[in-house]
Amino acid sequence: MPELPEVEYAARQVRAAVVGRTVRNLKALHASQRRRLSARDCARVRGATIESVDRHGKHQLLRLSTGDVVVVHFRMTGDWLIDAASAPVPKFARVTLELDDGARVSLVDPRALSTVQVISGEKAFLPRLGPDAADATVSVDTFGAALARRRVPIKVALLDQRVLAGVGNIYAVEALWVAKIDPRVVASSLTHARQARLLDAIRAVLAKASRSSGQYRDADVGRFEVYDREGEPCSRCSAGIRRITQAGRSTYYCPRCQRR
DNA sequence: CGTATCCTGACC
DNA sequence: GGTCAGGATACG
Repeated sequence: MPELPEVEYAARQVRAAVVGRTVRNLKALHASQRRRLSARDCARVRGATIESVDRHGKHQLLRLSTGDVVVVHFRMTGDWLIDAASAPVPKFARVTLELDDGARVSLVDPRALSTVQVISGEKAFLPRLGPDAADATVSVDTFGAALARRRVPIKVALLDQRVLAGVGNIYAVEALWVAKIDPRVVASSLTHARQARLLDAIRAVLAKASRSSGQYRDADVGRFEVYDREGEPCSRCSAGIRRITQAGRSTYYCPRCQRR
């Protein structure tokens, strides 16, 4: 489950492989991909040069010489696999990008929920995203103002990409633990002090994750404080970690030291 | 505002 | 063989 640090790592990986290269071929191999990435879109990017790769939240943006942008989102299980176009198509490859140097970048995704689309400029979706969660210039006031408008539990608000783009389930849960805030608290009710503590906590958990390899592994789950630790003792106060469902997603928290 | 939907491997 | 997870979005 790639979160922002993993997407940052993936963006660096693909950047090294594609920048300055020309697209020989873009293919959607899976029916679910073809809904957003038509044969026409694929034909349109053929021959274009990839000028840069940016990331905003968990979106990766491949900017082309034509002004078009290939926008990629890994969702749950997407990842890049880079090899030679002459090699067999990798298992679970959903979209492939072949380059003029013979390299092939495959979007591998067992669950096929990833999305790839070609847009002519980013305006089509960027207004829907808040500032990037890793953007250190976001002020407490900006963050707080976004929360003040939401009458949903703070955990649910953190998952809303219009608040901060790139905060996923794991780090939302971890940040609330670090900030000692009960995930069920209504977002708009947070005091300024708690908003500041939470923003710091989000930055801390993302920075910590970025310092590790940046590649998600199952073993990493064991390093989280509360995520996937239902029933285990809180490392701060030893109370049993609880799991609840909020907006259809698992929330883990310490019922003793995360306060309302 | 909440909920169904996509998709398929993993797990019971 | 049925159920579930889960980010984002569409819908009620």
